[in-house]
Amino acid sequence: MSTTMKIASWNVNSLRVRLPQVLDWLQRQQPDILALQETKLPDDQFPLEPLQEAGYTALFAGQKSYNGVALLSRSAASGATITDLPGMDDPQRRVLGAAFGELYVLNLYVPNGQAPDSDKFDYKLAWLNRLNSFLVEQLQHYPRLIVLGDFNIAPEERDVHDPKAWENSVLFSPPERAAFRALLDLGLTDTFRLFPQPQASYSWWDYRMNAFRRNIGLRIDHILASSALAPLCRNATIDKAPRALERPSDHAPVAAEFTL
DNA sequence: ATGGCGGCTGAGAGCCGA
Repeated sequence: MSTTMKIASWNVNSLRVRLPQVLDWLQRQQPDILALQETKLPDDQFPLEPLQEAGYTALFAGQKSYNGVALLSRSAASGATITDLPGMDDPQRRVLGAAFGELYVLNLYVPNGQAPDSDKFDYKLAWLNRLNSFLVEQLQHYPRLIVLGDFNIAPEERDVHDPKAWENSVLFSPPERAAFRALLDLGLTDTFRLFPQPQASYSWWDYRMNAFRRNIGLRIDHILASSALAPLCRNATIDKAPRALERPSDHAPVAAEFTL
């Protein structure tokens, strides 16, 4: 007997501001798991009750003002929760992993990197290197692994509205793209590219310059599946609708369905 | 496209994101 699991990711850019949109999206889309990034809330302010009333439980690793990740799920995680990359003593809350039965879900808010000549860029690459080492181990323990979230990397030219203009910019620079490819080389698959997709599909649009209306965007939010899971993926989508709402996040939710 | 938006804090204007 097989079951379908719908797994989604959304950088909400403040869960305090976006909670009504998240509740509405959960009701409409009925994901089994929704990974959130940039909740920007300390844990004692996490809105657990309204999410529970909507039929979801939650794990969360937050901090004041910046970063913060959460995993909303219909069924509670079965354990093995982590909130840091091993060996990384980092106060920034960017990682939340948990097992859901045979499935392991790792929710990431990868550092932005600011600019290729900045210290933050070095931190981003070091972070991705740590992540890579961790995933080598994690794939051995959990063959059914999902790695999803805001990667802050557009992997390919077709993921960027104007690749020439962006070629050496943060989010699309060669070292970042190489770090992303190195994750795929571990045996992970970008589920979005398993299926035919509309031209110029993006998951983020700048708030400025009417970027969304003009579809000036980047695809930087991803759902990666291990080699055991990728063949079970049935579809992968970006839902642009919430980006068109009043007071939107600058990111759209992304989702993938698996038949397990 | 990069000043141009929108979140945060703390009560101003500045930092940060992507």
